[in-house]
Amino acid sequence: MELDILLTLQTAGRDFINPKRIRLLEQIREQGSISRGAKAAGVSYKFAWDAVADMNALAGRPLVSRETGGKGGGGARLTGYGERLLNIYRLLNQIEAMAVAAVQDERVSLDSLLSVVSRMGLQTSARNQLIGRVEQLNPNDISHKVSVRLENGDLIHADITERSARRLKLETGKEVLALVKAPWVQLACASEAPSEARDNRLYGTLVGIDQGAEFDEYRIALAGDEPLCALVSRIGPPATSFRIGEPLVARFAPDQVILATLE
Amino acid sequence: MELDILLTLQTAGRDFINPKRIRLLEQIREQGSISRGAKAAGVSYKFAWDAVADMNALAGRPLVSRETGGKGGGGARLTGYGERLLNIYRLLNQIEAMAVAAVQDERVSLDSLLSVVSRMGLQTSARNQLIGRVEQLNPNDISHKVSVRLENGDLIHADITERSARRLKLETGKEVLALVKAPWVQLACASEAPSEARDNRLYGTLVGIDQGAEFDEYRIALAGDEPLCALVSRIGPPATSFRIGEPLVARFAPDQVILATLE
DNA sequence: CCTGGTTATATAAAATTTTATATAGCGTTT
DNA sequence: AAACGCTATATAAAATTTTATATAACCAGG
Repeated sequence: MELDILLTLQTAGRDFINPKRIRLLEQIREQGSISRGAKAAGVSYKFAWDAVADMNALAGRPLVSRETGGKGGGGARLTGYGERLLNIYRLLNQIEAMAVAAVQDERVSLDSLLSVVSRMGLQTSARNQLIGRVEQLNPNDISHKVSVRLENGDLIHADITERSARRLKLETGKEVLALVKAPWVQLACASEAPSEARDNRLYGTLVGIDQGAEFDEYRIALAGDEPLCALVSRIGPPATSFRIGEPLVARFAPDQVILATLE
Repeated sequence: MELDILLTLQTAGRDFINPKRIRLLEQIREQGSISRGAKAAGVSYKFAWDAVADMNALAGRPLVSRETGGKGGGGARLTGYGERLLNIYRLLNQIEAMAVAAVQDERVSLDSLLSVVSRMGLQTSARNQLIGRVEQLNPNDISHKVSVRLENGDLIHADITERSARRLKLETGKEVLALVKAPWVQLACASEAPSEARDNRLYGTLVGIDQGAEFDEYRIALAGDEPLCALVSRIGPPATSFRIGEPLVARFAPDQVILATLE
């Protein structure tokens, strides 16, 4: 379904800005007067004049400066503040359009605002974005260790500075997004003994390989079909070859995890 | 100014969902019938019935399932799809509220959608977020080298995989956000000779020091007052002491830069 | 088979929003 | 001093939205 977004901003229960007023403001800017702007926007002069007076009053400072008399009888122009509001409105609409697109994606969890925002079009070069909740905080070490319980039940650890933990207002139960760059993810057979006890270890099965010029991309399905992506360099000694369907363990260091959270 | 956000979704020029209809849907869920829901929402029964029929028709599948007759005369309940739409609407409103808050921040550039989105409440443990435009792409190396021109004129480089560059649809002129973790930024006197030619080198002046238990936070003002933050461990050999106002150079490795972009 | 409270539907009335129209005042230009 | 084309303001008319009211149909349960 094609959805158009109409955004209205109210203050004290009265419309401050709505689509119709925005169209009017645009036409006033274009035409240089309220009367011509009203005609161009397809509304009556009274409607236009009332709208302008109302907006100016609600904002406390004018969006439209008006002059009576003079050459051409006077006229009206947008103030810098009026121009700024048009910009803001345009931006808010674009953001809402991204949000609507994100929300129509069946994969996003509607229970999680973070899930929507993280898929709202902000792509990072960090390939893996895992959503979970803070399960434990260890403020004792030099690097603050954060345990994050993913939605599929897996547990991962992130090392961040104590200062960052404070800044993100991390606390048990808070929802976080863990960013892990694909080149930092290493793969091994699931049966292999742990070599680095400190590493995160996520078990899954190989579901796809994409061969590139310099890197091979391995797509792994974790528990609950949570996707994970690893990039393995083809330069240097040839990697162990894995087969589709094979159970694997994906490893990455806690200090390479970036956490993101809302507010 | 306190702004309330009213969101309306239209399709084919007709209202699909608007605040009044949302209030109605909520009350129908609460009350178990259209007539009681209408009363609770403060609208007439005809208005409510028309709205429900209209929404069901526009969506192509029912938001509200209705039954006539039976014990209690029948009733109406939200379908799963109806519940989902309520969730979506709630989320969209929250996102828009974040956007409105971000946009009221005088610091954000209204010319840049990316600037707004990046400040829309998504905090990362990567302390430095620098906005700029791609100036050059070097697709030849193993690691794709991306040159980013910041708004203040500075130039930085990021090493990312060729695959990521494709995924982000990087091209000259595209706006990007560079994430750099504060612990990865190293400081030196501005006069000091470059030790690692590959590193990014940004010149600025020290404007503040925040002493912590394990890390000292140095705040640097780059050209155009662009802020940069470096964390220096207090463990190990004591760092050179810098003075407020002193010109410094901040260095960080290109492969530690994460790029983010929209779409 | 009757009752109750609902859905379903239609029509008229009321309320609200928007337009149409008219007129006064303004200040530069001719 | 007159003309011009606008702002500023008011009032009535028109259009649209919403409510009020009425009535038929529905169907499990007493």
